[in-house]
Amino acid sequence: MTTAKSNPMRSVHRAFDVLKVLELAQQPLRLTDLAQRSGLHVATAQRVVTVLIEHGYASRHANGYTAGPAALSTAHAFAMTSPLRLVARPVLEEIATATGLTASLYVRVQESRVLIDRVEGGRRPQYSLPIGERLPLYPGAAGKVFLAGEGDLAAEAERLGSVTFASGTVLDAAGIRADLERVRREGCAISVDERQFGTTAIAALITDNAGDVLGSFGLSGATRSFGDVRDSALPGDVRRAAQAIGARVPAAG
Amino acid sequence: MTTAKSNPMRSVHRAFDVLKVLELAQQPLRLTDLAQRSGLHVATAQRVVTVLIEHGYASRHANGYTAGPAALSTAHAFAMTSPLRLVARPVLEEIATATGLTASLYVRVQESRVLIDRVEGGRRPQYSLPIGERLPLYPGAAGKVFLAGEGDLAAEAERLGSVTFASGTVLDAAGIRADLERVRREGCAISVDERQFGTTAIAALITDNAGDVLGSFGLSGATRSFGDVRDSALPGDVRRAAQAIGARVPAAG
DNA sequence: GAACTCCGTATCACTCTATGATAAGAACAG
DNA sequence: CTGTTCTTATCATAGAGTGATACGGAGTTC
Repeated sequence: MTTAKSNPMRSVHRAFDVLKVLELAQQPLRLTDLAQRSGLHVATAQRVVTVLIEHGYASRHANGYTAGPAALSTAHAFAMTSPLRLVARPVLEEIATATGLTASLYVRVQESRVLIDRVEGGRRPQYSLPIGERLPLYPGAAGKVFLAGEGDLAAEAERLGSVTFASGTVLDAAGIRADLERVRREGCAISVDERQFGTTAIAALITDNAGDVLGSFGLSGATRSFGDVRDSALPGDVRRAAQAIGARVPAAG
Repeated sequence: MTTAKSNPMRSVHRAFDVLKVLELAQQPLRLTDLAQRSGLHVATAQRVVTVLIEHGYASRHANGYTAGPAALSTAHAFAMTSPLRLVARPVLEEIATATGLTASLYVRVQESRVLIDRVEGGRRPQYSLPIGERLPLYPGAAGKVFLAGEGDLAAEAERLGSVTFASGTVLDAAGIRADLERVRREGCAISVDERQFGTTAIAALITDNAGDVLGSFGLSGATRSFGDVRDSALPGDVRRAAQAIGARVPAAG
């Protein structure tokens, strides 16, 4: 799938490609499918899943393979040790309580973002907790700040091509580029009904003292509950919160 | 670490060994430590973590490496697709509500068990949700049912050697063996102050129609809230719940 | 019940990748 | 500035990973 035929550590790369396929599949996958989707020979895929299962990262069921329970414990370990997450916790809680909105912490993983932590402002009991959810980088405030943060915006926009928002709006490469440039200028992203209809979000990039990107911080709620977002104090709050988080994380080596 | 010098898929095995080291470490690890603990050459460890980071399963921080965010999304995927977990959910909820105790679902991963799902009977808000926690097989009801379920109990007991409970009780190999034999006879395990002082648990093995082990189901609560556990209806309830779960999981291929 | 199909597993020779010793390069402390 | 510690790069060799092929087994169809 992703990884080309790159030489070094090929088998290891492939193993994680397979794992990613398992992750993205929303149902058990048969070996043949797995091989196909990961672009591997069946025999190779078979050897890989065997190892995955042995270590608990894949499970075998009646109708195919799924991700395995070991991922849960690794995730647990991540949650307990990640400096970013640990440092961000109190900030999320504070701002969620103060605003009544939902505070979220994302990290970039390749061309996607993963929800690392979330604190609900309201007290509606969130049942299917979406922590760990993998979302695209582009539609959505907390994703686009990654794209706007560094690199050539025109190239990024070109690569995305064209995107359709949940609101129905369609953006071509030029539109995306303009959007990203604005985000870069303003130091935060505002998204109204982009990824989810009825949801508005404000997000900013989290960087450490050395300027390296650590993650992104977002504040979201029902669109109807917002007035004019841009003129409110929220963007400033979000930027400050993101800075506060970044400042407390020891700079990376 | 674990994996010997086994031939096939060596590098992949090693990669997961490193991942396991990261998981077990409760703090960021420097490359040198990582290499040491996983029993690899520094250069090899370095190549491996590079790949791990690239795929998001490890993160680099100021003072070392930790597990990475991709584990969260894989765990999320596991939670959404695991037939065992999906099927067990309603049973956990029902029995937790009916008894007011905590219902837990475990899966065996190598020589440990991982908490897959949990429903609290009481309504105390559980803050540090321990899902994903990795626990030993022996002390604890929901772990020992795995050991008692299959294989040579004497050998297992011998391998464990000697174990100290949280209550202070010390069991030698003979004692462990007797314990496991009883568990096998009775079809469920009862643990009083074994792993955690003040906690009593009852657990049973979950097997599919073909008899293959899928996981274990446990019910736990404060020791003082129990009367004579063995004479209560709970062991029967637990056995029945475990059977109910197993019966609803499609038999594995 | 038999023939067929499809999916998973085992086997094997060849090539290319993973490996570890060594050395160069950073970070850091004194 | 010098010595130490940790990380990254280089390179030849051995041996692991690979995929074509073939076998076995389960499920399906007639």
